[in-house]
Amino acid sequence: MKNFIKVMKALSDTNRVKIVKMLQHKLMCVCEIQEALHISQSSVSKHLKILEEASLVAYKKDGLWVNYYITDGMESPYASSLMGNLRHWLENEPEITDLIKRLPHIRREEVCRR
Amino acid sequence: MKNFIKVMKALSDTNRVKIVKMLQHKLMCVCEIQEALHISQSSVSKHLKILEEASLVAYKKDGLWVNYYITDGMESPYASSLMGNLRHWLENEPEITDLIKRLPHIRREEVCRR
DNA sequence: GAACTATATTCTAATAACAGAATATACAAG
DNA sequence: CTTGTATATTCTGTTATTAGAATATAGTTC
Repeated sequence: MKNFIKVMKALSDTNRVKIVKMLQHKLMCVCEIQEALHISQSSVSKHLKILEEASLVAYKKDGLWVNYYITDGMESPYASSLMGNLRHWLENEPEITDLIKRLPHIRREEVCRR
Repeated sequence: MKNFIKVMKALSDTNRVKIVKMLQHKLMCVCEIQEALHISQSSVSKHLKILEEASLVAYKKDGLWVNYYITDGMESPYASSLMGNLRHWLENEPEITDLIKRLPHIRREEVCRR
């Protein structure tokens, strides 16, 4: 039950859902996500932690960069099922499509360093 | 997106998930749910409203009684999918099984009127 | 080691969610 | 139309969630 609630809560926030949808398209570092969503770095970091604790995303460190990517959710049947559905869910939401369209133009080399 | 968040939020609360799981077994009135969960009548009523607005449950009035039941979630693809999964999800959680076990002994004629 | 930078964490304030008590509403029965 | 009862709504206090600013941490480079 606890894990189920954790997964549901993780996906109960617009920004976190957007992060998941973006990560479906590419692996991203924190500042790229920050640029895409126009929210503060600390907020991004905290959202990612919540997603990670629900085993929806994971990360790999690469020097200073921390690259986040979606998991298959194998850790949790709830995560697994929802991540599966989220591959097609919300695909036609303007909120999401606009975001995805802008993704290719967000490059960490240009975006970070501030 | 809005509807998706609404469904996720509706299922992000332990008591609401319990209500859904109970309603899978039988149609219930507010005071039966109240008795099963040991929470106040107003809380039950508010939880039911949130579930209803996510199109996870519906009700039929029968005189003074208001009988709630689960929907197939046809109103929303998210609701539909999650309600499908929730037919087997959490089935073995003690928190749920204990609740379901007590269900047959909760009868509105004995429980209400206070 | 000093300076720099990407990310995490802490701090603080604002808003949302939840609970129960009190009250309002809707229907039933006399 | 008055009384009673099941449920809905409002009111109030408490806790959880979210956000950004400030600070701490970890790793890189010189």
